[in-house]
Amino acid sequence: MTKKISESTVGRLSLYLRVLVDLEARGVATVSSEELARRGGTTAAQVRKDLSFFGTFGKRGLGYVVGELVAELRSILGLERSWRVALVGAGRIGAALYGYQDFRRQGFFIREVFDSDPQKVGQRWDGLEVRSDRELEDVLRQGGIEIVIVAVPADAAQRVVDRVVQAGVRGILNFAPTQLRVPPGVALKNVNMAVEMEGLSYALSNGGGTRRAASAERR
Amino acid sequence: MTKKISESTVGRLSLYLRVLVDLEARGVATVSSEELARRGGTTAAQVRKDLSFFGTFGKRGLGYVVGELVAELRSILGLERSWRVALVGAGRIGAALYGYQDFRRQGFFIREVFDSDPQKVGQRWDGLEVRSDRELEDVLRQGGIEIVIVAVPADAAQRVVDRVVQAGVRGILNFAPTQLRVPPGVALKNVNMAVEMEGLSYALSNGGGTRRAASAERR
DNA sequence: CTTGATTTGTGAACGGTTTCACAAGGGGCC
DNA sequence: GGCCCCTTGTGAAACCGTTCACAAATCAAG
Repeated sequence: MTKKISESTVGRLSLYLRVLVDLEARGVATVSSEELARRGGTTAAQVRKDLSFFGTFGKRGLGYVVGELVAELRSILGLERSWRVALVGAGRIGAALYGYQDFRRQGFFIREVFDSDPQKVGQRWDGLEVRSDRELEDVLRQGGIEIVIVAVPADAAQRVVDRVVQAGVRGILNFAPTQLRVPPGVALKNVNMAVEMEGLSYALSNGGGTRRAASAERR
Repeated sequence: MTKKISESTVGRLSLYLRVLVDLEARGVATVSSEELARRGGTTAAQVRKDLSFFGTFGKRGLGYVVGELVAELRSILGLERSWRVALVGAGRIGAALYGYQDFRRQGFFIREVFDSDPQKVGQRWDGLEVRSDRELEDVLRQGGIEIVIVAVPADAAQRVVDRVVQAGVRGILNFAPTQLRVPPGVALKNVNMAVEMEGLSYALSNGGGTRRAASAERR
């Protein structure tokens, strides 16, 4: 079953899912790979290939039944259940993520928030108390936290990750602009806004106006 | 000069730059591709190949002179100058980005903030007035804005992008969880936290514990 | 039931990126 | 100055992801 699916394929599945949920809400019954590709920013062949890794969900001559495919993708991505998430770092980025509705909507619930700043510890965020990072390991374990979002400064990030991994967490979403090391078996994703911004700077400085489209996407 | 450099290469250059700046601050004089790779989360061969696209910056037998390479990378990435940036969407994410020091540090200055909510329009953020989105095109043009950060809800994002492109902006960093269309010649980068999160969900649900490391990286 | 119009699923071709491996160059020491 | 060690720069090979192209399947209409 585990054939070795590329990260880009998985990323696109998320994108397709978003499009499909939207279509579903608008009462659309079926989509072709063509249409799904257009809305998802890719090609029809790519859509079909991506899906083909997981099964055969379409109906030839018709396309995909929206509701069915939504269910399939949810299942593939592990979104049928909810996930227990903790946020480490209660700064501006942490606060923004805490309020980010899209996480909740897909079943990611932030159950704990940590910070090392005594000023922040004890604050209440929608009734959830910001805890001291000293309690980190204990609370992660007791709370059965499965995913941790790291939103601390770059120079503190590796320490946080080490402790979090130590506490048994195996999924980490990192917002600190630094490259982290995790042991095998731990999934790590980086969101590095500075890198993206510099990619824009590069595109505008170089190829910017010349020749082909410098239009990039995804990340 | 414009050979067609892959986005992954450019992304890694940003990462190298970060590592190098850090080394520089610590007074390190030279680095080998080996060391740079380790800290940047890649391989020595990759580092050398990436750099080789742009010139030959190393000294055989020695490595790279940190200060020199920093300067080269800054130049390649277009970071020797500063960039005029506007933020559209003054919600939680917008606020977090506005305060994000790393942007400023690399020369990205947020000069304008827009929102469509009358409650927000007129607010002052560090002395900068939040403007109505009705003024969008005019202010972007008059302010010579080169890059726009889109931090509005998904269903408003495409409209914002269309207007912003219309106003001559050619670099867009999108935080809305939706796939946007831009004409050729406009650089677009997406930061989609929900997609990353779902990637974690996938990794944990499937390969999670079995077999090889499910440890992913970069984005 | 047959025909025609669609649209999927997929092996094969292609293209691009990463890894490998090694010759070439540079620094430092004796 | 000569020798040795180290590390780069880079063609070639390996690998991986994307695109192509078409046979197979389904639906609708007559």
